[in-house]
Amino acid sequence: MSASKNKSKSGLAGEIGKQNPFELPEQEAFLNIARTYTLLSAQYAKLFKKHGLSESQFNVLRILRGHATPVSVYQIAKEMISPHPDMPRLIERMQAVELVTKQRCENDRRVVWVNLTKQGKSLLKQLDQPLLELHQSQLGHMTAKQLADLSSLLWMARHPKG
Amino acid sequence: MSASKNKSKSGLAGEIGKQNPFELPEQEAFLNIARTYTLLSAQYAKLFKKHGLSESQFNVLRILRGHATPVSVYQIAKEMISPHPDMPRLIERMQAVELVTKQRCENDRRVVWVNLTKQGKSLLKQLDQPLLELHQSQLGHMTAKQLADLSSLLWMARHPKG
DNA sequence: CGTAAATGTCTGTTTGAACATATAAGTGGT
DNA sequence: ACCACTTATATGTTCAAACAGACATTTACG
Repeated sequence: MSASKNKSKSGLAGEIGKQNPFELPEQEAFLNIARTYTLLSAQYAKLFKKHGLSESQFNVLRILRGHATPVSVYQIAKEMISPHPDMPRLIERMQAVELVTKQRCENDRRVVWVNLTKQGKSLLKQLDQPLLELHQSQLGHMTAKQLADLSSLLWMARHPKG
Repeated sequence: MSASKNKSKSGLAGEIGKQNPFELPEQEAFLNIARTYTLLSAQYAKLFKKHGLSESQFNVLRILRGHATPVSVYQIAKEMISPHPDMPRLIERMQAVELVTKQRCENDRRVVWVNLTKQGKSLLKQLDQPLLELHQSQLGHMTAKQLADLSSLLWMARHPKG
């Protein structure tokens, strides 16, 4: 869809059929974030789903690989890009399909360590290339400076204090 | 959370506990979009919830107000910022709490027109001020140019063809 | 006209999200 | 040692998301 072809309304306003102009640039920016996230993440979800994963589940696998050592359920929850409200059962489902294993910590029996299984690692490996390609197909048309600016502005957006 | 205080890892990588640097600037940009959306939208969800609405439901109300005339279920679905896979039941729930009414189109009996009720309009009105304040509290620290750049880069991000 | 395709909405079913609350284990103060 | 307090995971329950498919209606075409 192109902005100029949409009922003569420009930009996002036309894209989502908004009749009135935006009241605030803050609102426009937020809706742009929401819209962009929605469109891009849908493609990831589709890719993950082909491999039987949800976005959250992939995120867990990614976190586990990043650590090499086992990670507690609690720590995984903290590192999620989008917080998941029910980590125990998410991990449980992943254990049921043998992507991860769980084991109680002996020193602190409240803690449950989560480990990647061989299948988990192999699934991640299978996803590496398609993910790279998807990243590039989605945003590869932007220059390095544009991507850097975008990341920097988004960082700024969620860190009011500086 | 501040970047510099997070285990000496910089930026988003530290924020989500990512151990290794990003493979691609495209990946970093996407994760920034996801992270920012997650944080900002959670606050909207919270506000909406205080008034018994989900984000999708608010979106429906917003769309209806934007049109003044009744809007078909199909048209609403098309204008959602984030597509909802089950519009009929979403509308149904909103009808049950009397935020909207439905009526069959006489000319084309496949179509169902959705209307805002008085309660729907009044709820929207109640939300206007808090929403404005939330927009500003979230992104009000950014300059007009930064917001414009951000919106423009996000537009570019989801429109590869130009 | 009659039949096939497209359109717009609805329904059935399964699963996960969401939230509140519980349990259980560790911590620190007295 | 006891108490309240925090931390980490688990559980119960409710409701919405997701998907597939059905249904009714309109349109297109021969």
